Amino acid sequence: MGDKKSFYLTTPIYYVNDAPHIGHAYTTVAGDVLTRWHRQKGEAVWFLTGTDEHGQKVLNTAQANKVAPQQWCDNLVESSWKPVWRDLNIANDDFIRTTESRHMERVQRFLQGLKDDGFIYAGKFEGPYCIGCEEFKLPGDLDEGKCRIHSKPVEMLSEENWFFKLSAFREELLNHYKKNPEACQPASARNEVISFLEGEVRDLSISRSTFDWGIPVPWDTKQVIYVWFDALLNYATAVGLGDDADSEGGKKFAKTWPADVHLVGKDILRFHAVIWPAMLMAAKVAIPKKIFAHGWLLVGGEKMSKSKLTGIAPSDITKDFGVDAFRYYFLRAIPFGTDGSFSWEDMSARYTSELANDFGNLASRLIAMIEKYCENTIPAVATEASLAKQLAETVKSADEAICALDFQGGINSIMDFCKRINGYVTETEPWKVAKDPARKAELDLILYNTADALRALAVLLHPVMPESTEKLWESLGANTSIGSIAEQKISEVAKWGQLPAGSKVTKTPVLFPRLEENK
RNA sequence: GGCGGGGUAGCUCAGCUUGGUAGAGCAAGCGGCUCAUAAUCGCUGUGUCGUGGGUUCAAAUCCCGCCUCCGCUACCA
Repeated sequence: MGDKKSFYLTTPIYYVNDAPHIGHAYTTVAGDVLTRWHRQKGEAVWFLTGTDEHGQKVLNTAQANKVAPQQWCDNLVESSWKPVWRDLNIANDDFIRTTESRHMERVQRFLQGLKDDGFIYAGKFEGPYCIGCEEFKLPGDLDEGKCRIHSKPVEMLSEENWFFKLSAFREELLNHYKKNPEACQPASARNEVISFLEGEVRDLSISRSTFDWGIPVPWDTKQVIYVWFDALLNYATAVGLGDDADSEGGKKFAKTWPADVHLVGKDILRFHAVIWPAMLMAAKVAIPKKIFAHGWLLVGGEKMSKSKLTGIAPSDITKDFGVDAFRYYFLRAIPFGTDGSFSWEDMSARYTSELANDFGNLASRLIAMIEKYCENTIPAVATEASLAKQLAETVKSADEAICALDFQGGINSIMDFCKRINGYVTETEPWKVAKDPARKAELDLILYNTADALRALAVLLHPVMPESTEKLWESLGANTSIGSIAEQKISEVAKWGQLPAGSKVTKTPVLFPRLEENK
């Protein structure tokens, strides 16, 4: 630990316009699994999530609900967002809100710095403005020059704004992404960023004067900082951006920055892959090592959305399947980086086949046999070389895959090992061996190998399914014999024979109960 | 419109760079087993590879056209 840099991972900070749905949870769970994995590799880790609370939309929503914007945010954060992450077993180290003073002060200082260095200038923002909506519209929001909401022609209005010299960094960004393929993944995302940068890049208006829910521009307090400029900075303000090197914030910053991975949905890729690093380049701060854009969850072939009634709350799923199955399903079923379709049928099928039948049932049969044939006690340590070899290969490929954010590949290889153990038990037929007292040693050997394989499976699956693997861990008596599951190291897990003989095994309720018929 | 990606077994997808009898998992059927959550293990079938042409001894794979779905084409987050 000590002064070594932490593996620093962030999720986007979510816009507090509404309650979280499974799309938000997908990103956060992925971040949680990756950071738990790195922790079990023995690395120092810092995992940040949070909420984005400024901007016109939040203001409008708050006003529509007749509450002050700050109160709106407070309510939503405390009653919706934080509880969801707690319920999903998200082990974030920090939670930042953009309305916190630690954030706002650092943002103002950062912006002032850019201004002092000549990267900010006064300019005119011009765009189609709808009087009815009281806001600027995007070209895509218009139907033949009319606002879609009010069906009235929009006016071209201009507003005096502060601009950031984004264009000055086009070349440098382009070179960066061309030279460093791992800086933006998957490849499809990187290609989009590169093709964007190969076109014309214009400067960015970074302040707004038509509403006041935001961080004031330090030298022009009639304007607030554009919400994206404000929001992106959270990743750095949360760990002490700009603080004196020997202050607490400065030390934290030195230990975390630059971020190792920013997880984002592909819809916000450009903000993270273009604007954000340009801001940092201007301030002469190191840029993040990797932007990873994952895909969308599709429901019935369409992007999930609340307006189309396809928005699903995490609790809709966890109440039937449990938190672990939720965490497992999305990472196992969908290649991270491509869109994936969610369906209750697929969710149920995988739950039953992979979790209940393959994994949960393997634990059941082992525990039952130890109980029946070995008086609840783990027998003498033994080693089946072929299993040990396969475990070593499993750990290697799972580690490579997960560190490369290929969750599907990683989980797959772990579950393949699980299947192999089911096969081992069936082939060695311990229930037959048990009938012959002369074959007691053989029986012990089979059951020991199976138990130690389950020990490894519990550790490997712990980052994905912390709750059920913990149950299995306790059931194997490993808690008292070799310590807590979270402390087990990935690098050690393949060492065969760690479960000590004599550990007391206890029967627990099934890990993944069968689903009710009518689901 | 321009650029990019996809359309392969009932379902989810791999294969296409480097042409040569079409693959995996799940679901389904059959058999084994009974330690286990009617579970597990083994075996089996499954396809005009979107469509029309072309190149070739040979094309899911290469070339051209077409149909269809999706993404990007900047300042709502």
